[in-house]
Amino acid sequence: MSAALPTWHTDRMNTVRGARERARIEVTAAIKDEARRMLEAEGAAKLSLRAVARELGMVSSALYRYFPSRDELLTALIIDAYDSLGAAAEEADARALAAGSPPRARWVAVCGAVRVWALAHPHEYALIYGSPVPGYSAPVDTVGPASRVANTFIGILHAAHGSRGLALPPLPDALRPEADRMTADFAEGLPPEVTAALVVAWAQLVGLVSFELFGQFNRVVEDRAAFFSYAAGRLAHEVGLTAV
Amino acid sequence: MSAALPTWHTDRMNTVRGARERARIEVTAAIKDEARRMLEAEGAAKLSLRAVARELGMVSSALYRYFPSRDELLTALIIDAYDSLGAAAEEADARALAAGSPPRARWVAVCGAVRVWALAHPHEYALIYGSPVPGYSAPVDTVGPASRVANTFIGILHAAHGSRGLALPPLPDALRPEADRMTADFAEGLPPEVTAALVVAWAQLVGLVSFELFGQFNRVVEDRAAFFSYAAGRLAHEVGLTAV
DNA sequence: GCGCTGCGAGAGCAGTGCTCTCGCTTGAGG
DNA sequence: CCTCAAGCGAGAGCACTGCTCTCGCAGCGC
Repeated sequence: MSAALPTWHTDRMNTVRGARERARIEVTAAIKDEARRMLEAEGAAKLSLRAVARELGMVSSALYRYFPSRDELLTALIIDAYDSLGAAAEEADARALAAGSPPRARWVAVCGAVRVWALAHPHEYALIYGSPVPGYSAPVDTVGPASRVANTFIGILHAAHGSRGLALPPLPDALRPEADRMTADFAEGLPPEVTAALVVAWAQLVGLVSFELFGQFNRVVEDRAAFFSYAAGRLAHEVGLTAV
Repeated sequence: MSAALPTWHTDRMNTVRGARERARIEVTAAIKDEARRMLEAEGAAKLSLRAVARELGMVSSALYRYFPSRDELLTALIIDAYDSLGAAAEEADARALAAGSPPRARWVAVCGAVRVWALAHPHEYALIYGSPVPGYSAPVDTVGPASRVANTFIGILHAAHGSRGLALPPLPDALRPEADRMTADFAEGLPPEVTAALVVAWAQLVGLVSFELFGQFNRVVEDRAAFFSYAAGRLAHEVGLTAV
């Protein structure tokens, strides 16, 4: 997925050298595609290597030439899911930006995009924000794609901070050093109270989406769209994006 | 678990009639206890009926006399987990109340209790607030225990509302009917804007705890306790519990 | 005391992740 | 051009799972 499309007649670096390697990346992609189809149909628990192999007309052991274990396959799907969600968030922000929306509207738009993506891909969402299914796998490879949504929010807050500032109450003393460190680590240039509020809001947003998706709102919230857009507005307020 | 402890020499209703039924509830409890042990040790994915039976010295098929399927066993564990979490929340609130804490401090105490319980029982927490592991099971039986925490929060807000009122911005028109319905359904007497804010806050709280528990804060938040207490304070503010 | 009912044991089925070995094919180096 | 190692798919097999069915044994109500 992240590999470049085959560009013939380029220099020898980064290009597919032989038919063999080309077949390998094609089969790898086919396995991932079939696995994703089954994931979306039945959920991660019912995703079976043997079923994937069967559907692809190969025997199960052959599949281990491409993914050393079921968990590795799931990890690949997790990374793709992070990327897909991140792309959806970035596109929503780009559309809002192109429409001339102020930061607060961009924030709400991205929140809505996260929710819409989650509703459209419930099992992939569950894979990345539900309970970690494999034994706590996927530490380093996922961190890049995983932060795309957060980075989108950071960009919005940066723009808002530059244009007219963000009004937030001061941090409690106990959180000052932590907020300063977080700011230096991944939100350079933002006021530390904004950084802290952003991390809180990001976790809270996922909580809202998870509740809706995992059935916790059954018999509680009926008009989920209205409820979510209200919640997204309050979230915006919480990170300092005051109404219009 | 919800059955009464054996009270001998009572009237015939609600008491264990013969040694047979007594053995049945004992074995049922033993199965649940062993299953919970394995759940806490390895997680729901690795909980195996055969392993439970093996540990109990019985053969796997015998276990089906007590639980018709693995999912039913998990459902029983889910209900117990809801109850355990609910009890922890209620106890924390009772302690704060006994110490004369104002509503805001009670709110923060209950939030902290939820987090502490989750950190102490990560797999049980994942079972109830992670991705739904069985095929969307457990609809009606769980609703009672599941609402204990929420009811604790409602009680706190009720007290605050009675004593000095809760200041919240007005609801958007789109959410008025929904908020009125929610209030009538499970938060009678609360202002509708408080009800709506409460549901939002409850989902957000779970989002915060889930992020910490499921590793989403790795490489992001270091001082989790300080961060959470800051977030709980903001949550309190969001439901109208102003500082002190 | 008879007979019904609940219970545990055992065998068995279909399925799983994963390993290992065996040939075939491919493609690079001599 | 030919050889030979490496990559690959097929097949068998292991240990395990959830679940079903049958068969006897035991307890209990009549």
